[in-house]
Amino acid sequence: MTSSPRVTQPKYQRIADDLKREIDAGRYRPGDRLPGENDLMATYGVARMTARQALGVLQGEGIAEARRGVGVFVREFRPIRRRGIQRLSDRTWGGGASVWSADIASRELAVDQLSVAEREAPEQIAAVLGLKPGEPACVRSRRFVLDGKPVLLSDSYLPAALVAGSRITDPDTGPGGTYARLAELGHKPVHFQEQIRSRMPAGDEAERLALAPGTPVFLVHRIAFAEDGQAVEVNEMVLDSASYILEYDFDA
Amino acid sequence: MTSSPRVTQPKYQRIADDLKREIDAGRYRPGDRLPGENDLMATYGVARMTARQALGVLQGEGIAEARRGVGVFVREFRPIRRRGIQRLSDRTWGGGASVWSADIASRELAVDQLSVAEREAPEQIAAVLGLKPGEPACVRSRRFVLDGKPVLLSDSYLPAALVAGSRITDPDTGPGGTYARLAELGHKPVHFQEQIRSRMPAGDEAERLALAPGTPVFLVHRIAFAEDGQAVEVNEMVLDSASYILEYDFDA
DNA sequence: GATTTCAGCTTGTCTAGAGATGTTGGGATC
DNA sequence: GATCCCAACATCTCTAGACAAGCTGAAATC
Repeated sequence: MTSSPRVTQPKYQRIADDLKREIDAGRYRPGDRLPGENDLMATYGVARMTARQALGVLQGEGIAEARRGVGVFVREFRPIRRRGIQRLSDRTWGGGASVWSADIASRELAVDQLSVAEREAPEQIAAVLGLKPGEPACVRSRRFVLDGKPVLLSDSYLPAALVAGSRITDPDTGPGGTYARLAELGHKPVHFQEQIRSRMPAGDEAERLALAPGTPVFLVHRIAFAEDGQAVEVNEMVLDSASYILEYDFDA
Repeated sequence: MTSSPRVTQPKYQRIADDLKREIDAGRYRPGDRLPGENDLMATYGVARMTARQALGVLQGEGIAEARRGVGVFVREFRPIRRRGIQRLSDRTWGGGASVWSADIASRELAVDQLSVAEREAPEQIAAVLGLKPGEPACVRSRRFVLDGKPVLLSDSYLPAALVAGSRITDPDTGPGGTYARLAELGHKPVHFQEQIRSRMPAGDEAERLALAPGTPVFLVHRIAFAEDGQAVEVNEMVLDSASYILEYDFDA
């Protein structure tokens, strides 16, 4: 979840991005024919399978559709919701949230804003973490982006005494993320999480997600407990639900 | 939309179906590792890209996820809704509804039950079509399947006098479907359509879709008008909304 | 014992072909 | 004029490689 973006983009991704950009710019309109496999092979000097893969990205996202023997066309109607963010589970906590995408290539949430500080936690959170009055918490605030669009704000509170000197406070928490570091410290976490459908309140968070106040969002409250029952982390998240949905919300 | 199923299935599709079957049967459980590219190459005697394509089908449907350098695994949580049925539009009416799928290979709705008869239409429908009392309508009842699962019932009413002798009454309406035949008869249609979220009423239709009464469904009422304003077709559809969603419902 | 290195495995990207299959439109035929 | 045939072109399937990049665990080193 803290992996840095790939330095070099695959060719097929670059071609797909080019096409998407041109569609967004109105160069190709719904119903228009897109450059086909042969066109892309000639234009970009790539093999057929690579051109195909580029067009496959657009088809997987519902932006384009191919008609055999005819060509590839911009779709008239396309799905608004294209991706789900996989529920945090026991098996995935090592890597945090992972993104399910219709693309063949899997993508990950990337952190694009990070701040780490020690300060007092809000009263309720301090109580959950068993902090004495005035005892500081380590607060990690992160913003996650998917395809350049901010989708998730996360504030993580940990007892400062617990994580002193740990890599947890580094910008890159290392393989396995926060929970793996906690496990190394002898606090292998099991978390409890609840989601609430809500609407974006006005304020700083609305701006950071570039969402108008009132936009539907998910609020996620997560508490991680160590095996001895001690709460070791409180994580509060705000998630844009217009573009992205927590996967298990599909059942609702 | 009336295209017959492929006689020979592509290798990658057969491999993907095999894997899906084994997952459904519990042979591979969520979190389990699936046979990788190399395994499938050896087992089925196919090239790497073919094995990859098979695994890509499962990934595109959200059933499996690949972890680079590790393997391919059955996902813990998967989306319930995997596909959308594209809204019938001016551009697509020639081919009827087409299915958008995350798969690279596009699939189509197939008709698996068909009946054509001349009989009196229900009063409301007869009124819309401008039928005199006792004047018969040509009624085409169809059931559509996607991946073997019935998803859509469609009853189409056309003035019998209008379509007498036309290929419209053939089981296979030919290229372009019903609307192309109407166009040939000089009634190029423009349709109006509304969707209603509802619940499956008990009765024959529930059985034909293998849905328990009360299951959420979409009811679609569609009226096709010729350019002179005369209604030429009334189409009533019931659509399983649990597995499949009309695409423009995404906006809701 | 703790750390580092690395071989071996995995999936990801890409090539340069080949043939199959579906669509379209024009020309030859009736 | 209407129908049939076919060449051209498009996507679809598949092959047999190659190298890149990420992960894991064991061996070597500190």
